[in-house]
Amino acid sequence: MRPEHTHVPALPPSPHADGNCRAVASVLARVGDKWSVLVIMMLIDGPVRFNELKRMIGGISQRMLTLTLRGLERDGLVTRTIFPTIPPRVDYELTDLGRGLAQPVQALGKWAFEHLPEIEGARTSFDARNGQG
Amino acid sequence: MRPEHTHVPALPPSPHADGNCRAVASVLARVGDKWSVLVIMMLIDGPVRFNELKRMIGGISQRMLTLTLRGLERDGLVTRTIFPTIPPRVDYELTDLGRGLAQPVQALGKWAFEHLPEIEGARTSFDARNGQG
DNA sequence: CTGTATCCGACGTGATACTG
DNA sequence: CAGTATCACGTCGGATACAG
Repeated sequence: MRPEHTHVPALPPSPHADGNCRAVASVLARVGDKWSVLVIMMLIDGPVRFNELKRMIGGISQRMLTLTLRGLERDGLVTRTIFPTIPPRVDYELTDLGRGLAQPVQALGKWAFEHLPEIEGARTSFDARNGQG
Repeated sequence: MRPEHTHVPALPPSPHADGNCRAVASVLARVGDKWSVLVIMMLIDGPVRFNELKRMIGGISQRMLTLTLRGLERDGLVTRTIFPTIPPRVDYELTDLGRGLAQPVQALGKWAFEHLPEIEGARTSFDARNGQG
């Protein structure tokens, strides 16, 4: 038995980046979510319906779209507006917070787009080097 | 050789891009990687050794650090310099590409940090609403 | 010190079927 | 049309042991 191992209460006493780092990481995780960014991008132009969104993204399952939208809504990035009509209609729209997030995300996306050749080249080169031995 | 492949058959006339979206998504995925961003941040000041990195991050396993660094190296974001000494020493350093990426990432991190209260507030509010009813 | 290989649990993801 | 519930699968991630 290792009593010392079972009890892990202490977190590293980092001076600056301790709790904040974690919290920021959670936001970064949202951005890194396979679908979140796509959804945000699709909502930039204005409110979009559920299936419309699903159609625009293409390749996302109903489940994942629902979960993604839930997460986004939870973080206060999108709003969900229900129209109690028949058939039911639900609009998703970016909040101010969401639009604010979209900006740095777009900057990142722009960077990614511009440097795609370099990255893909680096990958090819690396794979070749690795593959050859 | 496949001449067909070199010619990029049909790109959609969409202004949002379609095939590019995928590629960009892969870069976003890197950013969303739990550890990649942290590693990049740690390397901004200059080259860092393996265990030093592991220590700075704190909470990352040896395996994950290795894999993360591999991925970063593959994408041409960091370089790996081996000093054939005893004991062996390996320095990891950001490339120009990596430093370039660090910029928008930092912008995103800054945004995240500044809007943490709002996001956490939204989460609490959402959870309360969801929990109660 | 710097990695690699292996086992194993946790979680994300998708397909399907069902409800309002 | 919008959303939930369930199951099955693959990958991610950590702990450990081992190697150069």
